[in-house]
Parts: sequence; structure tokens; C-alpha cells
Amino acid sequence: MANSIRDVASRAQVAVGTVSNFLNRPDRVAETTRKKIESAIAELNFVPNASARHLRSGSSRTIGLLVPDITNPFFTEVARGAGDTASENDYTLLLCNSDEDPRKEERHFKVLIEQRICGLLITPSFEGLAGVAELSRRNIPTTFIDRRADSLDQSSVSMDDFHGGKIAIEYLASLGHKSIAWVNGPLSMAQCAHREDGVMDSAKAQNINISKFQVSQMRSQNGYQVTQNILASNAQITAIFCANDLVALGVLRALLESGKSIPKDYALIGYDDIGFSASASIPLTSIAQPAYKLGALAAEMIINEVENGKNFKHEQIVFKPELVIRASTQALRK
Amino acid sequence: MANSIRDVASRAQVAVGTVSNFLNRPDRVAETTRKKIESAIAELNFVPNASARHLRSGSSRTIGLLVPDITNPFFTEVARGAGDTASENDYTLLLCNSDEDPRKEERHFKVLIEQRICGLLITPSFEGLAGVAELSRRNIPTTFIDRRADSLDQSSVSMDDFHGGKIAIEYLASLGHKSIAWVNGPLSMAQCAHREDGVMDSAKAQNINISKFQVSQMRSQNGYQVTQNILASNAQITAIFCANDLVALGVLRALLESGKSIPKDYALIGYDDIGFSASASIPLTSIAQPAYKLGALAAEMIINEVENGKNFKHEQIVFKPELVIRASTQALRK
DNA sequence: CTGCTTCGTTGAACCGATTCAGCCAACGGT
DNA sequence: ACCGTTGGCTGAATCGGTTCAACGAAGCAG
Repeated sequence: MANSIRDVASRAQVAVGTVSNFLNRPDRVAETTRKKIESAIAELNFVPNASARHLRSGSSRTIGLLVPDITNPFFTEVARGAGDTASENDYTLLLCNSDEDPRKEERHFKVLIEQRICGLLITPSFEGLAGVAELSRRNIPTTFIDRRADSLDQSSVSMDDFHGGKIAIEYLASLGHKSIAWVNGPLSMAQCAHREDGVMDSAKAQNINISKFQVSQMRSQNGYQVTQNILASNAQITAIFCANDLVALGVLRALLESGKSIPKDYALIGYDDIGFSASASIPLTSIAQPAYKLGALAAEMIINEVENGKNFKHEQIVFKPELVIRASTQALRK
Repeated sequence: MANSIRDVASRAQVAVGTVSNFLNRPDRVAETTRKKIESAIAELNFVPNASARHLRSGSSRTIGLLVPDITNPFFTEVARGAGDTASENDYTLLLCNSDEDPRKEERHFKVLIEQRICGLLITPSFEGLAGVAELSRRNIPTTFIDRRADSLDQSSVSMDDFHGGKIAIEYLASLGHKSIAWVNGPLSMAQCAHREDGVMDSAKAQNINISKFQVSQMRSQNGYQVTQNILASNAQITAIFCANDLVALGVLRALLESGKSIPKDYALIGYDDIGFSASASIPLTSIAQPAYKLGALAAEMIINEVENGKNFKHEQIVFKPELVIRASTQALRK
């Protein structure tokens, strides 16, 4: 049942090399031979062995995608995008979820290297990743998703996080809010740091008071927990801006449970515009990012790099996020 | 940089076979040799090549997981569970998302066979899957998730869907509802069919009128669209039960947009109890399923089967779903 | 008719691991 | 002193593809 190329060859009365040609460069084999091989393959139910193929050819046609939280719809969209373009180009996508756990991440890196992936797509959850350095030492191209590459010989498909932070604050300012809670994730994540820069920058320009809060992981539960601190603050907060939608949904739940009314008591903005934000208790105003496109484009770029090697030009693509207004924000009553 | 076991061997002054033993059966190599090999590996930064390993050994230590919709949090939880136990056991999980598209599914099957996966975990989105038959012809063990295996020599980890349908209707009946809309997915999905059996069975017992509605895919958007039909029905419907939470969230959104009030005008129940249901506009009453556990257990079982071959006993494990009551349901006022 | 391409095909060498028969030394029992 | 056993190590063969130098036949130009 486990047929090899040799079985096919002997059945079709041709040499193994010819079968290999049929598989990889069909145009080089004559019509009649092609037919013989085709029927031999069909009769034997032959499917080539990827391991053998990769071993000899040196290229695995496998790209890795390492995300920090597969539970976050933002990343499942990225994964869908990357997976779709990978399979359109006959690449296999190896999806790894680190759960924001450095130990899991390290283990995944080891697997990815063992598998000899020919390229990696990664949304780093913190900086100075040993694994990334290891890959570059091994000359495995890496493309960053949702985080700008810091070196010009790496590609990235990212968002203008500074701008995202900025437009959220500007919008709240335009509604009349003067004291805003900013709930951010770890500053070690570049996205968080840049969003914060945007927030602080426009806050200064608009003369707005920002109270900073932090969550250690950007999940709903963490947002839920941090809400107590926000409520306990004596800064006359009237609006809350969260570094992602999951956190915002957690905050929202906690606020409602505390009897607060949204957007009356607090205006609330999230980030990412995941699908569920539209069906949240109070549909969430959010900063939208084209997650599927990020994944698809990143995959396209890395495949390009893998196939064109030397004469590939690295690019750092940056999209601008957009404000999506829903029911969770309204003008501040005087 | 791409070091092989031979480089390690020559650097450590031992035979290749010894290095291989070190890698696979460390107890068989003497202390002093072990140290030499260890440092050689460290100095060369050697990581074994999975393709070569698989090719020769015949086993790929890779298990496939094929899900119909990676966008559905239920499946990301399944994937997390399966992924975690896979990596704990030094297996690689190859996650494939078919997007409920038979063509994509077929392509994934081809890839999985090329990769010579040693086992497959699958939640079939429709019956009579050619791919599954193909795998069994190739003697690749398959474990069904969320869907009972129909043959005794296949394993499955599933839910008692009949019971899920039943308790939802019983609960609504206990609240006084007499006319219920049942929004189901394609009956070709076993889960849907069984839930419907449970629904109809208990409806009969409780003397309740069921109006059936159908969505072609179990996504939020489909729920949103079908709601018009529910509203147009002249069956005096007072409660709506949806075959999953995504559909229920879509229905919920459509109802609210039509100015309906939940649970006053309609009681609403979903299925799966995904995390977002708790933070929905109206927190959703739902039928909870232990998704992570399903994935983890399925992975454990298939690894067991792969490793114990002959003397492995196939099991069909069935969990009972549980009703989780939230704000979207209330007693019918007379 | 000869020489030169082009086209299609051949089959041995190779990729980097694992496997396994076989070897040597050390040890223990008699 | 001899033999059997055991533990540790060796290295050639192997897995199933791809690659590539080489080859025969056909086509064409002069």
C-alpha cells in the first residue's frame, strides 16, 4: 500500500527519473509516456512521500506560522490568510500556538527547525526572541506579522500602531473626553509600545489626561480583572481605550456587572475589530486591522523570498488601521 | 550550518550509529561517550532533520487535525487541546482548516497523505468523506472529534448531541415556551442530525411545537440572515434554539436590530458555550461542550493507537453536554 | 552523408537519518 | 584457563524521492 516511485516506474515501464520528471516538470515528458505514468499512478494509488522529497531536494515547502494566542480571532484570521495563500502555492503551513508562553514558544522553534521550514511567519509576543536569532543564523527567512522588522534585510507586514493609538484618542477627544484610561499590554510587545506612543502623543496635543493601566496578557480575563483598578482610580475617567478587543470585552463585562452603563458612564474603545465585537453586549467601537490580508500578504512575501533567494528585495509594508464606530462610544455630556 | 549526524560523529570521534543511539536511546550509550556527543552537538548547533528521520524510520510523529472552521472558537479550543498534548508527547500537529469547503478539504487530505501523517483527528463537516475512506485504506488511524465513529474499529471522542438538544428544549418547556424555532445546520452533519432528534423527541414528549429553520453554514452571518424567516413565521414563536453559538449570535444581532427585546420577546439558546457568548449583547444561554478536553483526549487516544498498534482497543467516548443559563432566556409571561 | 541540436529518457549517486548484524573487551562462573 | 554473556560501539545498507551526466533517436542544415 505504501507505494514508491520505483513501483510506479516498473509498472509504467519507465525509469524512476522519468516518473520524477513527470511529477515535477511534466512538460519534459512525452505525451505517451505521460499517459502510461498517469495510469500507473492511479492504479497504485501512489502519493509521493513528502519527507523523501524534502530530504533530497533540500527545500521543505513548509512555512511555519507562530502566533501568541490562537484563541484570539485576530490571529485565526491571520492564520486563515496565511494558510490559504500557502496552499494555493503548494506550500504546507505549520501553525504553532505559543499561548504567550516562552517555554512553548521555544519548543515550537525546535520543531520548526527540525522540520527544516523554509520560512517563518511570526508575530513575536515579546522582544529579543532567541528563536528568531537562531533562525536567522540558519539563514531561514523570517517575516514579521503585525510588527515592523527592525532590520532592513527582513520583511514585515505590519500596522501603523502609532496611528491607531492616535486616532482613537483624537476621536475620544472630539467627543469631549478629557480624562481617559489607557489599558495596555506589556510594553515589551512592540505593538503595545507604539500604540502607547500614539496615545501619549495625541493626548499631549489635545491636552488630555491619560491614566495608564497594564495587563500582563492581552486576554478577556485580564481586562476583566484590571477594571477594578480603573473604577478605583480618582482621575474622573470618562473613557477607556484598550489595546485589544479581548481586553475591551473583559472590561465591558466587568463594567456592566458593576452596574455601569456604556457608553453613558464610560465610552469604550477596543483594538483589532474582531468579528465578535460587533455582537458584543454593547457593540464595540474599535480600531480595525485587516488580519486576513496581513496573513495572506506575509505568506506571499515569504514564498517570494524563498523562491527568489538572492534577488529578493525585502519590504516593510505598513497598513493604516481604521476607526470603526459603534455603540460603545458617545459624546460626553457636559 | 546545516549539520548532519555525520558531522557530529566525526567531531565527537564516534560512529554515526552511536550518535543515533544517543538521540534515540541515550541509556545505551556510556557516560563518557555521551558527554563527547553532547558537546559536539552543542558546538555544531546540530538539530536533527525530521524528514530524514521520518523517511527511514517509517513513522512521521505527525498527526493531522482537520477542522471545518478555524474561525469558530469551539475549534480553536479543540486545536489547543490537541496541540498541547501532541507536543507534550513529541508529536507535531498539522492543523488544517477546510472552511467548510469540500475542495479545500480534499486538498488538505492530499497534503496529509503526502506528509505521511501517522494519525488523523477530524471533525467531519459532512458525511461520506472520500478522504476518510482513503486514509483507512492506507491504514492510517483516524479518530473522530465531536462525532461518534460509526465503526467499532475507529475511535471517537464525541458529545451526546441527542441529550444536548433534549435538555435545551426541556429547559425552554420548563419556562413555559410552547412554540420554539429550531435553527439547525445541514442535516448531513451528524451533530446537527442528532441534536435535531433530541429536539424533536423532547418536543413531542412536552407537547411543544417546533418550527424548523436551516442555515447552510453554521456561521454568524447565516444566523443573521435566517432571522427574517423566523420573524416572518406565523407560528407564535417565543423561543429560539440555535445549533451553535455563532448562529445564535447572528440571530441575536438581527433580532436586536429589528427592535426585538431579548429575552422578553424571544428567549434564545445557543450551543457550544464559546467564550464570547458570555460577553454577548445579551449573555447567551448555551449548551456547553468541553472543547479543549475533546481535543486533548482525542490526541491522547490516537497517539496511544499509533504507538500500541495491534493491541490497541478502540473506544467511543461520549460526554454529556451541560446547560449554562444566562440572560438570554427567561420564563414566558402568560 | 555528416555533424549538430534538441528532445526524451535512463539509472546511479545522493540527501540525513535509523537499523541491525557483527565486533571487541570486560566480566563472571566453573 | 576457558567459555558464555553482556554492554558499548561500529559502519554498511536502507528509506523514497531528486538530480544530473550521459545517451540514443530524430530532425535539420549544409
